[in-house]
Parts: sequence; structure tokens; C-alpha cells
Amino acid sequence: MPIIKAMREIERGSVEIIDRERIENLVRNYYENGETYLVKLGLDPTAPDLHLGHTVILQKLALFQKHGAVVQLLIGDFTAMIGDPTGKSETRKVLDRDTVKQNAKTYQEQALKILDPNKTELMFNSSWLDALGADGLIQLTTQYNVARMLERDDFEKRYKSGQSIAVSEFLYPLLQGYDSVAMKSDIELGGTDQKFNLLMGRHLQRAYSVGKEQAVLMMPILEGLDGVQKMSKSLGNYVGIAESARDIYAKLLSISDDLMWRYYELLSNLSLDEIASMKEQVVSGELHPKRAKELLALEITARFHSEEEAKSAKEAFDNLFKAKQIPDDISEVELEEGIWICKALVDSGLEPSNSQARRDIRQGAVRIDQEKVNDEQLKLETGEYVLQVGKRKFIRARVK
RNA sequence: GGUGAGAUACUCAAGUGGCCAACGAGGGCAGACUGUAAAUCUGCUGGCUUUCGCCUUCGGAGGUUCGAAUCCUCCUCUCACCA
Repeated sequence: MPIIKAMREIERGSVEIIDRERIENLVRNYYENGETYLVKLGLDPTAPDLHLGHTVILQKLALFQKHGAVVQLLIGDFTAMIGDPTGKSETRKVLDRDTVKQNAKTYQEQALKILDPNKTELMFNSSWLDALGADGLIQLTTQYNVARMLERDDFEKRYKSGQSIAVSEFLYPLLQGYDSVAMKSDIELGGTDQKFNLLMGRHLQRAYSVGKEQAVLMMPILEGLDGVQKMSKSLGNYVGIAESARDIYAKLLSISDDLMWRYYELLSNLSLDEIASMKEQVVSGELHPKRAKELLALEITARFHSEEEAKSAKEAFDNLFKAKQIPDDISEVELEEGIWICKALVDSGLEPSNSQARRDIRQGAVRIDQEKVNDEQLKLETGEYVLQVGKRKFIRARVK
């Protein structure tokens, strides 16, 4: 029964699936007749660095590839000019074509760490939206009506409370949906916040008689390291997949226990049963939660680097915090003799300002070669020191 | 287009002539305790070659005053109600 198993894997972690039957048929058809199918993911080319939040969906795409899908990675270079009205978007910069291309390239490189490059197509929606023209656009707008548009959650709220909704914002879902028409996608993945846009693809495929109506699979939005807000670069609560093994490992180990289970569910490759039993062991005291977190951090770190690197990241981490040792690969700066300690900290990038440095010294957060600094007037003599602020910021300073 | 309300630091939100670098909360940072978890307790949270001192901040530009986030004028933007 490979189909049932495949469907279980596909459904894992998803919040909602629309037209599950269609997905099952596509998978079955692949296993029985070897026919592939198209799975779309739309990306906004404004944020080129991928983080774990993106990988929730990317991993799902990779899974689809395993079960016969050709992934369509769509860079929304045209729609980026409008800005997705989903949620409360800040003022979007209009990106020029070069930036978009550059971002797309970064996207592709990073996404291919997870996806199978032989089963991935990169597409740009400007290639058909540019050609749509005014009449094409008007044609498109006749396919939907304002009343239904206003049913959408965020529009409804804004409409009722009298906030502004730009006409162009109505266009966004239509254009995104039209992408599905042009791409003839069989399935589209997205976050739960994209529901409306995803369904639009389905609607328009019918309206334009594409001959298929895409199934939709929605994944939850991953919480960031703080466990509350969604993971995003601008909130600074993210783990970038291009980060060093040590950073990834360390960041994952700093998450809360509650969040750890969430990450297990959405990011780990362990089966749900394995996760459940691990959870039981933690509850019963057989397994220390710290250990469970280490396993998670190792698994994810290894995914973007290698197992060896993940292991050495763990060792470095353990040395640092269990043995309270200084990490061995910290960066170095050169400083002038007699430099004031506060200035040294600012110059070396450990502190944003002299005032902040001074505050931290008063609170006993600053150390030189493990020794707490008490004198905020201290000047550094010639020599080599390890400067430290808090528990995790180090730098080697060479003073001459 | 009309009328009314508002714009304060990362966010929310006090302050209506000097006691304001600006209450409080959240967030953040740091310390203690730990498992760099949670919870809890504590301190800090504009900048300055150095803090009993100085400078820049309260939407923007001017003005009144010995002195303004606080008063006046104009401008910009946001919101509410009406059209």
C-alpha cells in the first residue's frame, strides 16, 4: 500500500487540504503509470534569505518530488510590484529587475539544498503577466466579483473597520491565481495565510478552462525562536539555512521546550509516532528534554551542512557552555594601545555604543580573558585578550 | 468635500509651561537560578574620549517665552462620523 503511506506523509503537519482526492489520484497515477504532475510554490522575491520557516513548505515539496512531482518554483517578480495584501504588509519597495533576478538566484541556490534540482523548474510570472496587457487584465477582473473578494478575512476586517483597501490589492490574488492558469499546476502549496490566494488559482483554472483545478495543501506558519511571532528575518527570530553549523545548532538549542515539539513536528524527519514516544519519555523522565533538543538541533544542522559538521558544532557548543570555555574560532580585531575598554567593545562590534558598553560593564556582563571587568575606565595595554559580552559574544583583540 | 479626534522612544501608552531623556506595560539586553529551556527574582533599556557634565529626541516648519513634548500659526499624515 505505498499510496496510503505516501498520503500519510503528504498530509503530515498540513493544516488543510482542499481536494485531497485529486492529490491521491495524482500520486497513484505516478506509481501506476509513471506520470509526473506539477506542484507549484509561489515565492515573493523580496526576501532572498531562506529560513526554517520556508523549509516547512520546501520539505513538503521535496516529499512530493519523491512521489512523482515536478516542482514549479515561481518567482513572483511581477506581483512583487503590487505587494501581497495578506496580513498587514508594510510599504513594499518596488524592486528593479536586476535585484529580483539576484534574489531569485539566491532563492534557487538555497531552495535546491532541499529540493531535487532535476525535478525543479524555476519560473517568473512576469513572463506571462507582462504579456497580459490591459484587455487581458480586464478580462481577468471579470472572473471575480467584489462581494466575494470582500469575504476574505483580512479584507473583510479592513472593510468593516473602514480601513483602506487599494484597488491594486484586489488584483494581487487574481494575478497569483492567473499564474496557476499559465502554469497549469496540479497542486499548489502555501501557508495558511495564503488560503484565499490559493483558492483563487483553483477558481481561475476553472474559469479559463485549463482542464484541471489545482488541489491545495496548506502548511502552518512556523513560529520563530521566540515561540510567539512567525519566523521572519525582520523580526530577527529566524534560523537562516545559509547560516553556519554552529549558529544553527546554537539557535535551535536556545528555543523553549514547548517550541521544540512544534519544531519536531514541522521540521524533523522523524515519524509522528517516534516523536510521540520521545515526548512520552520526556514526560516520564526517561529522556532529558535537553537531550531531545540536542537531537533536533543535530538533525536540522546536519540537513544544511553534514553530520560531521553538526557533531562538531555540538562539541563546540558543549565546550563553550558546559566547560565554560572560550570558542576557538572567534574573530579577531586589532586595537590601539591604551584604548578605552568601552571603545574597544564598540570598535570590535560587540556593543552598539559606549553607553551600552558602560551599562553592561556596570552589570558585570563584560569579561576579559574570563575575568569580570569592574572598572569602566579601564584601558587596554598591549597584548592579546579575549573580550566577552554576555554569554555568547566573544572577540579576540590584539592590542598593539 | 464638511465636521471632529489624533500623531510621544522598538511597540502600546502616560505626560497639557520648568521637578522630562520623558510614568507605566510589553519587548529587548544583562545578572542570579538552570539545561544558553520555561517560570521566578534583580538591574538596565537616546547619544557623547569617559556621565556630579554636555548634546539630540516627543509628526514637519516657524513663533511666543528666561524656559515648550506641553501655548500659537501653517503644513503633512492617520483615524472617526457625515456627504
